[in-house]
Amino acid sequence: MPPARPRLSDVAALAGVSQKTVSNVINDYPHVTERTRLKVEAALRELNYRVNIPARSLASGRTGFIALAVPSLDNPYFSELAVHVMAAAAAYRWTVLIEQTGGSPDAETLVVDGAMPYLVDGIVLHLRSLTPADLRNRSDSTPLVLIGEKTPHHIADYVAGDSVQAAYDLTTHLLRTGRTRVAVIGIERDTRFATSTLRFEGYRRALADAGIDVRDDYVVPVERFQRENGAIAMGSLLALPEPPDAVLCFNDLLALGALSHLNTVGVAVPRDVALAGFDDIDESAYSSPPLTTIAWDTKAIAERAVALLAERLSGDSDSPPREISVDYTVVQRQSTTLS
Amino acid sequence: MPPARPRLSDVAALAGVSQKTVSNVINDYPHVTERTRLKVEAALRELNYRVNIPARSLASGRTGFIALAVPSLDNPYFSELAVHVMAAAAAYRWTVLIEQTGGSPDAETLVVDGAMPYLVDGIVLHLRSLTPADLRNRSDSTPLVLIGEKTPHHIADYVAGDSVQAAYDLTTHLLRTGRTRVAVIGIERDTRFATSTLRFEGYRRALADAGIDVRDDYVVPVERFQRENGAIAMGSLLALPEPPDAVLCFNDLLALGALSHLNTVGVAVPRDVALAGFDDIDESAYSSPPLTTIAWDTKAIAERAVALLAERLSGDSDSPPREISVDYTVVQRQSTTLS
DNA sequence: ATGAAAGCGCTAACAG
DNA sequence: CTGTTAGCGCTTTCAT
Repeated sequence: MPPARPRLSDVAALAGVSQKTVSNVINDYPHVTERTRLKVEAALRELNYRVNIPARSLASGRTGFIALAVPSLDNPYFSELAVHVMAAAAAYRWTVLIEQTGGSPDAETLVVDGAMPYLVDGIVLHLRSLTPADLRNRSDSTPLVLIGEKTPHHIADYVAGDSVQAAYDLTTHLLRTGRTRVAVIGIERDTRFATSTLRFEGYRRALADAGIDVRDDYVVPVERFQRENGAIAMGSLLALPEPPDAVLCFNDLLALGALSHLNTVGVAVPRDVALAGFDDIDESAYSSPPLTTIAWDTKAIAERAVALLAERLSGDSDSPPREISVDYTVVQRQSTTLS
Repeated sequence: MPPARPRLSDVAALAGVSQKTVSNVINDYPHVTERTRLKVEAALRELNYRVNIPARSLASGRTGFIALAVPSLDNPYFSELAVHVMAAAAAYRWTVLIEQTGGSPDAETLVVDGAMPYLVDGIVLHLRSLTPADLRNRSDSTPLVLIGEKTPHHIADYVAGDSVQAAYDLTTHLLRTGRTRVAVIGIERDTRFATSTLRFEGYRRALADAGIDVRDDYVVPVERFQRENGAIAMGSLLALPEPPDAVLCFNDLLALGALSHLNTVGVAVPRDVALAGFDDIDESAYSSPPLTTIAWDTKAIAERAVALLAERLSGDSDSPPREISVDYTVVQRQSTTLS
């Protein structure tokens, strides 16, 4: 039988003070005598005391947890994002609980309604399928910050980059390198998925500004945003009577899958086909050739999102939703230019 | 002011029963009349009741959380592992808290001593630097399951594959393809790091069995197990008077970095240099060429580890440490064989 | 099969 | 600056 976990009262007894005083010391309450503090700290150390977090949560109404809900943690973009969120949260002494939604409306609804099997002080949600309309009258008042895409009607705080503009820039980059037959991989059938809709819009506009029509056979839908879907989609593009000379993929995993397929069948990148993606995951700098992509300022997204949560938690729950836009850069690598 | 979160007593009042009865329904206590249960469930739904987890934890002594501590979440192997652990934990209705240790002894010590800023029912720790000796007399009795590497003296439950044998098999595979100058990337200066020590041992034995001496200039140390370290190490191997014709990297990220470097400088893989890694991360099937690697049964590791925790939590805290060995396969891809 | 009462370990509000 | 009291919302005995 292991020794029971020491309680505040044990520490208080040992230090010869009241429980409240020990609590004051632990919580850095300013008005404690140096002498008392040292005494208490000695007792704390001697007993190897650790606060009982559930008890503190119950008493204080704060849990010290925030939830980070992303479509899937094994997507490198999201695991890299998670690392940034954890770092940002640490500055506020928050612990991050990672939740996977699969991007499904049902799972995302559970998150915004606070129906997860734990209590959190705030939620950072990378939205995929829920629309602004779905977010009206949510049945929970936990502060919520959306990340992912700029959503049109603002009913919640969000932090995001401009996918339309980024897709426009990236498509324009492809056109400037002399490409004329630019295809796109990553359309989703369900138009609630903002990512593909917005990126397609940027692509469409860039083509329009260059006087080029969107060709239906150059627009390839995918089921998921994974490498294998990119590889399959690339295969169908190559099978076309007139294959594209450039392909814009809606994320890096799709592009990396497409690249793998091109390398396998011996189509030269970028000579025969140029390739670009979104998100600048670590891997994209090490592919052969390295991938041109959109690098969001993911660290900023994480920090601003957590900071927004902190503001809401420190009383500001009534001011209108805040919308924070973050930067991106077009990272030009050898998949589009033989520099 | 949002409506207050309903409490058990609110539900009890609405349903016209006692608090205890509501609690019974929520916790699937068997002896509840059908009629009563339906009444309570209706009230639960009407009020949109959600248990207050900290309160439950305080009263029951169980938190419903387990910690998963890994070196870094942005390493794909660990994020993929995390997904498996979360899935396995869900079967026990546990929520997984992911902790990053950076592989440092200090951080790992905090984990085994339960000094994380939250309370958990159990811990799954992927050990990197702590030795069995460090694990003796830990100051915490939270059930702990180690994963990562088989450790010699067993003082805690663990689930792991056999790195020595895997490295032996992989090196042997390289030798069988006709390679004679096999280098290795991934040695760490600190011998407490079991991964590199064990994998080197397997490499050494395979060479010895083939009558080949380990060449010091073919053993390249790294600071970290990341792509860039692999690329740099590969550069130094190529600069040798007699470069290797095969390189065993101690994880896939190192191998992928090395591959990137080889592709950049125009050394053909596998013709000029064969390359192999460990872990079989998703990415490794899509590199150019795809990477030969060791595929651990990561799903089994996750499931067995969580199951072990469950056993310990259901009373069995005294039986001797359990050691579970999991399978691996040598996945042969084009980085070593032109099939 | 259901209810009443106690208490988990902490913080908050107030008193001194 | 420190102590006292109450109570957070649930589960656990123990009765009935």
